[in-house]
Amino acid sequence: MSSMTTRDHIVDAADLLFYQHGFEHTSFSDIADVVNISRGNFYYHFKSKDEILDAVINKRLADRRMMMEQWEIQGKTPQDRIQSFINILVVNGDKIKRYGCPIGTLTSELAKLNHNAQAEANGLFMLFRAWLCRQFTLLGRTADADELAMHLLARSQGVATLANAFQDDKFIAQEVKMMCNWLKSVTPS
Amino acid sequence: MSSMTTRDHIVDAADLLFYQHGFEHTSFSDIADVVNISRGNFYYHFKSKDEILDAVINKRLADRRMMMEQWEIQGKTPQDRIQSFINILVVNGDKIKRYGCPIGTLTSELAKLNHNAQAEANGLFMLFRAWLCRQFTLLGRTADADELAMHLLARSQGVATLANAFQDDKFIAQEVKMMCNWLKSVTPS
DNA sequence: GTCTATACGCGGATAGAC
DNA sequence: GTCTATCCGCGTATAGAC
Repeated sequence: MSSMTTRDHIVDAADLLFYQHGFEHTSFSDIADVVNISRGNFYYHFKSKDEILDAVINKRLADRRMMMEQWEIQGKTPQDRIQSFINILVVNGDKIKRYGCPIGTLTSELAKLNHNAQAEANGLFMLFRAWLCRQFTLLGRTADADELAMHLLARSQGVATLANAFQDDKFIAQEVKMMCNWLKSVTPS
Repeated sequence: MSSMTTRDHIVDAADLLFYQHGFEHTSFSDIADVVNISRGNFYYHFKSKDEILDAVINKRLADRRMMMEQWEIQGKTPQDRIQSFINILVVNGDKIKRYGCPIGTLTSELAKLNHNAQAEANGLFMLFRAWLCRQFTLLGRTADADELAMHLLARSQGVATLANAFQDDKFIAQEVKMMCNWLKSVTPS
C-alpha cells in the first residue's frame, strides 16, 4: 500500500495494539516501535493519545460497516446474514481466545477508565445492534427484532469472554451450534 | 469491625477499586486515600502490587464460596440454586451497569496485560463452572452438565457486558426472564 | 506498624532543529 | 514531516526514622 500515509500506519498499529494489550497499557513507544517513527513525531499527526483512540474507533466503525456490506452482498436471506455474524466467533476464533472481542473489551476498559470516548466506542455495539435489528425485522420478527438483536449480541459477547478465559476450542463450536439452532427457532417458517 | 487488620482494609479497598477502575488504573495513592495510610506503609504488608492482586483474588474466591454456601442453604432444589445464580444479575444490577462483572472484567484485563495472575483469576470462573456443573448434575443432566454450566456462565457474562455498555435496565430484566425459561426447559419433568 | 523522604523509570507532551 | 532533546508528573518501590 504505497498510498498509506504515516497517519494510517499509526492508526493501524494502534488498532492492533489496543486490541492485544489494551488502550491504557499501550504506550507511544509501543506504537512507535511498530511504525518505526520517533515518539515526537506523533504530535504532528495527533494532538494527544485520546485523538489516536478516536481515530482507532472510527477505523473500527468503517471496517465493521464494510464487513456488513459484504454480508449483505453474500447472504441473500436475512438468515444467511445473521449466520455470518455468528460465524465471526469461528472465523476469528484464535484471536478471540487470545484477546477477547475487540469491541467488548474496549467498551469495558473505557467504562472503568471513565473515558470520554465511551460513547463513541459504544457506537460500535450500536452499529451491530441496529444491523441485526434490521435483519430480524426482514426475517419477519418486527415485534421483537431489537430484543433478538440484543440477545444474540449478548450471547456472542459471553462466548468471547469465556473463550478468552478458558482457551477452549470445543466450547466455541458448541455455542455456535446452539446459536444456529436458536436462529432456526426464531425464524418463522 | 475492630478485628479488621490494616492488611484487611487494604485488600477490601483494593478489591473495590480494582473492580471500579481496573487493576492497572488503580494506584497505591488511590488505595492509600481510601484506607488512610501512607504509600510507604503498603510495603510492610505486601511486597508488590501483584501481591495485593493475589490477595484480592483470594478474597473474591472466599466471598464467592460463602455466597454459594448460602445458596445451598436457602435453595432446596438445584433449580432454586441455579436460579440464585441467575438472580445475581438483578441483585447486583446497578453495579454491573456501572462496572460490568467483577470476574469477567478482571480476567479480560489480566489477559491483555499478559499478567502472571491470569490463572488464579480464572479460578473464579472455574469455581462457578464447577458449582453450576454440580447443580445441573443433581438436576439429572449428568450427560451435559458442564455444557449447560458453561452456557449459563456465558449468557450471564454477555448480559453483564452489554448492560455495562448500554446502561439498559429493561435489557437485564428481559434476559433474566429468558434465562429462567431456559432453566425450565432444561429441567427434566 | 506507620511514617517521611527519596530514588528511579516511564508515560504523555512540548520546543525547536533539520 | 520527521527528528532529537527535554520537561514534568505519576507510579512503583526502597531506606530509614519514629
